[in-house]
Amino acid sequence: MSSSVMRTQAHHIVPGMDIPESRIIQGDCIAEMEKLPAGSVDLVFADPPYNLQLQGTLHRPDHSLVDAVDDEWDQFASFDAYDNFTRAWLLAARRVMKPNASLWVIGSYHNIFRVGAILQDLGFWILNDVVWRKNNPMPNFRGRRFTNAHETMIWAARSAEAKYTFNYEAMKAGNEDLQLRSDWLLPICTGGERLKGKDGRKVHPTQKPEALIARVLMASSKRGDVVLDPFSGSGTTAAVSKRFGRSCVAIERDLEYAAASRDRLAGVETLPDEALAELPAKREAPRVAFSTVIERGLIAPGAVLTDSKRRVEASVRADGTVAFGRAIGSIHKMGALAQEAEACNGWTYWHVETAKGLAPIDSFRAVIREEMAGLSA
Amino acid sequence: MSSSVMRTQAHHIVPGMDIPESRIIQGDCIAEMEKLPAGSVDLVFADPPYNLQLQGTLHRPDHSLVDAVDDEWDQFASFDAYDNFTRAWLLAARRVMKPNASLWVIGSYHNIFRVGAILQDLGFWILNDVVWRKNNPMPNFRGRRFTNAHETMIWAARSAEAKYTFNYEAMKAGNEDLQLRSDWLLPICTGGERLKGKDGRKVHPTQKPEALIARVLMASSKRGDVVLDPFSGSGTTAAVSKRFGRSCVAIERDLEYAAASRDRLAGVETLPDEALAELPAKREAPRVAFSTVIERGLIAPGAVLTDSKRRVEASVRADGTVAFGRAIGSIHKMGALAQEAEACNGWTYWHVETAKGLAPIDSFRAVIREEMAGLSA
DNA sequence: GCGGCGGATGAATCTCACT
DNA sequence: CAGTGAGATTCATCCGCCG
Repeated sequence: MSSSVMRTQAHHIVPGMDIPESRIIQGDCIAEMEKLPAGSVDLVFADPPYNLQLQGTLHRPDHSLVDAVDDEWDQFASFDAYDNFTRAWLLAARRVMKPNASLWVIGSYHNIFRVGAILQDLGFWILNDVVWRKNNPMPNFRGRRFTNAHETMIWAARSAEAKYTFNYEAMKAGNEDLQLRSDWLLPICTGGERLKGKDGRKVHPTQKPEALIARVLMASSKRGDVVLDPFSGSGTTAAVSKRFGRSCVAIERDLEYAAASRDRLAGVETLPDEALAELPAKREAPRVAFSTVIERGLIAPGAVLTDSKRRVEASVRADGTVAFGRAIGSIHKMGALAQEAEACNGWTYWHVETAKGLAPIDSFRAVIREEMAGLSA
Repeated sequence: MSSSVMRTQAHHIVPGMDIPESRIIQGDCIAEMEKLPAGSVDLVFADPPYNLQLQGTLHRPDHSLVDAVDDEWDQFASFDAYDNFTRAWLLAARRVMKPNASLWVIGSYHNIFRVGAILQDLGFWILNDVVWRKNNPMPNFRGRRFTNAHETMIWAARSAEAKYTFNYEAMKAGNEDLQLRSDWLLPICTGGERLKGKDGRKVHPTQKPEALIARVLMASSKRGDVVLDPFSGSGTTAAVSKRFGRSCVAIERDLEYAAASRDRLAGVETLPDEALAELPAKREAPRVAFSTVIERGLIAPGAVLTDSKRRVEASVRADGTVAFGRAIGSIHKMGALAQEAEACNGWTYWHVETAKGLAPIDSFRAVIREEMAGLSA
């Protein structure tokens, strides 16, 4: 028997033995949860309908149609109807949770505030809100808002008194403390991981990435724990639970989704002990906006920019743009204009006068990069 | 008068003139907002009390202390009291907002879900939830949760129909020519920016960084706009508003905070005009008819138009229409027809051959726009 | 085999002035 | 106030094809 098995705590199930098979239940989540025994679940992960309230169609600038989430299951008559639905499933989930269980819910600004308020009303105790930052979100095609680049997860214990599971040491080890923050950077689910039907089209419109669920399970559950997912969808929670030695009860109303998840689950192997700890955190070179240099006071609005030979001048504006003659635009666009070039790296082209002489504005970016180092994971 | 001034829309205030002095009002925010004229505010930034459960000092709108009985703490009643308080100040703020005004609220998981749900119930229309990621958050000492490394801001229009202000192009130009995302990385307020009392201790426990407010104002307000802050605290919103040529009405209940913010505000200088002039959005640029381009001789009648790949051809007619095969119509309609698309921007779709190669007809429009700008200067 | 290029796509509350 | 039409609008990533 390996040493890692010896480290397993006494109340936990011995690896490879006695962990109940993960299963997909096809049916309405509230009715099915009511059939489960009270106090039988260690962790809940829920990805409920977001109630997006979309109207009309949206096209990309290249005229292609955005394949929106307009499914029947995401339609609610009113906020009130959505609230009633939310209260009902949260109450049903609460009943089957063990006293020390905790619950995760993921959502967007369309629904997450309602979910969070109702959670609190029902006596759940919020432990964190965790932000999933997408490094490849869909852009805002019409330029009317900020790119919706994140979703919010609420992590809550069944009550304020719950002795919930948080694998602090395990999470900290090997990850340089980075993943302990409440903001997580992860890509959306694409490529080979995305379930496709025989027609080659995505099976489910909102399949979550396995890495996201994996981090949730590794942080807030133990091996052999029973995980409940009331809105199983494409079965990601069940698949990740099985891979990481948890036992999942996944409920899904849609016949097609349920069938696809059973196929998916059958293809998943539980990982060997040694592999369970690693959760690679992707790093990237932090991008710095010129407006940040101004916001941080490193260059003042109104400051004069010049090229390295002091041949041309431009002036810095409060919003992070630059004025060159009558033209206004980014440091790059204005640098290109000043040189009558197609393109230009404004960071190295533009300089400011300092006590030590002319300095490229890139030197100020370096200051901010230094501070940002390590935060991108 | 500079061309940038001419581009400023009529309802905007002439730079350097007529921007009402920013002011700090000492008093209860609901009572003071009720004294302000309805529909008089362009933007609201609100940083309401966060965590009432821990502080235990919840006041009703009438200043009475909410009864927090030690041995029989009623959690539900406390949420209810906070909700009533939230509804009251949001309603008062909504009354003083112009129809096209928008509102920002910042909070943490303790209160933001309740605020967001009530916002929606009152008819506000959420535009984004924006995450302020702190690069230097307070660590979680007990190791029982993820480090709370962010706060959440909700940006909402007064109604779904509001034509809110969003300086999309300026924001994009200041951000490496990329759309600004919903997650912002900024340091917390420390060092010289942090207001200190005579005893050297911080004046206010939750002073927000000026960079955060600056980005909010630059993204969602115009010069001369009236900004309202019902929970002014250390006066950051007022200070940043004044610096960036906005007029702030700041309300603060606490005498000491109000006094400190007045001192702070007196030391703030408004930035010079050239740093504040707005980047005109393309949608606000003067309209140019295609027939004008022909009349001015920039493109001759009978000239051949083609797309950027030279796949299709059309011909220019003297009246400003375009012939594509047997069809005749506007540059936009014929561009759509050529692509079999629903719609098309003919200015960027159609090109003509020039000595320097293929040029979009938009470049000829730019010539005329440039002349028009010069004429008004 | 590899690199470049074109096409596809992801939980989306996504226009606005003028008649 | 509803209808109409000009015209403005995308980032990261993956996959497949072609040279």
